[in-house]
Amino acid sequence: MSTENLYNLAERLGELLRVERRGMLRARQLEPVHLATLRYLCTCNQFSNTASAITEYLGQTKGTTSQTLKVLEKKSLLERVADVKDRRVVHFFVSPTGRRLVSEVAPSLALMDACARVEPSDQVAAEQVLADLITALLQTNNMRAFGICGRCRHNQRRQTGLTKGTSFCNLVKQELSASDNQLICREYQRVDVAAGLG
Amino acid sequence: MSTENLYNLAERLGELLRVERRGMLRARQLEPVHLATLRYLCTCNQFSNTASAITEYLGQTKGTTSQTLKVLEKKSLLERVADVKDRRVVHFFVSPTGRRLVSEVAPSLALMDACARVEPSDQVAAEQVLADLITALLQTNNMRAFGICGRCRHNQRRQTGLTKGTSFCNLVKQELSASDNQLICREYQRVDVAAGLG
DNA sequence: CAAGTTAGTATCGACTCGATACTATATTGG
DNA sequence: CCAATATAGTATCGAGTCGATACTAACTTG
Repeated sequence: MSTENLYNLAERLGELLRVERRGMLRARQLEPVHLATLRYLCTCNQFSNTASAITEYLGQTKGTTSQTLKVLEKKSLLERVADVKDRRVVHFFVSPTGRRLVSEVAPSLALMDACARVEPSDQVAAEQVLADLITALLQTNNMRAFGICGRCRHNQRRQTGLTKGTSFCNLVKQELSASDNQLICREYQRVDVAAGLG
Repeated sequence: MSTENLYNLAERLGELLRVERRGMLRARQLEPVHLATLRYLCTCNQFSNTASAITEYLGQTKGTTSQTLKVLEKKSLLERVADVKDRRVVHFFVSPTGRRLVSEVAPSLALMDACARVEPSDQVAAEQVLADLITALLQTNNMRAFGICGRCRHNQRRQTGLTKGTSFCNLVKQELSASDNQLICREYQRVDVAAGLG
């Protein structure tokens, strides 16, 4: 009864957010999926800015993502850079124009106000609940979690010395800066996951 | 910072819910908007089951709603009934087939499980936060609230006697049964809204 | 009763999205 | 070392959404 209510509220909120986004984007001749793609590319790390990663994140097919990227590139909202090691791979970077668009469009001011008026304790609870629901959805749909690099079990953080804050990824075998650690990665795995499972 | 997090979580959850719905509906050759329409029609009252009301609820245009209804009717998921008083108006009713579809598709079991595992106090807080965000979105987009009939300021409830539980709507000037009072109405206005504003 | 309003439909174009098929590049097992 | 296979990405097609515009029919108001 009450759990159904939570579900209904989440669905309704999602629908209304989508309506609002559509309205904000219409003047710029863009669709919700375009903004979602740009926002993702603004927050992911250098191993996750490919068509495949976007496909996984948004839960679509490769072809759909390919078309979305074509549109965004034509509008000069992102740039493509070929990978030097693997010539099949293309990395996508949001252009300055694209970043400006994301910052202008993404936060609905009215909603931010409403968020700001929420009691801090309620906010913590709500964020935890939403995060739990997201985790549940990702698991049952066999989707990756795309967590923050610094909290990944592949991430070995340097705790002392001049390189404090930087780290090393044991999966891709590469040095990571302190800012890299804040970005989301398609290879993310929770630290408490039993080793050898993935 | 933290308010942005709440916003991001709500958006992400909305996107993932949409992806999951698409997946569940694909086998039945339906789209998310079809389910949204059916679910609305399953919960609204007899004054709100028209194309105009659906248009307002879903935040679309009349033409879009008209097409959606055409598709649903062709699939025998709803039936149209002409209004006897106003011959411009058509009322849409979900067919038994449609109701079965809604009950089968709507609740994502994995998500319901996750909802059920939420701490009761957190759940109350989360529901309150989601409801607040929905209210904020509706207000800034000049959309109606579509609240529950029994809690509307137009609703005059009978508190005693044989007719206890029934009520009278001062707006449409009509008697309402106890079950009518549980449905959502496009004319809903909060009881604490200053009289004469709407 | 004319003018304006409201309910709903019809049509068109831009776009999403999934399915399928395809190319090009990497990887792997014999 | 190379054939088989896997992976990254693109191209194309069809079904469908969605908004814009224009339209008909019916109701309301001055």
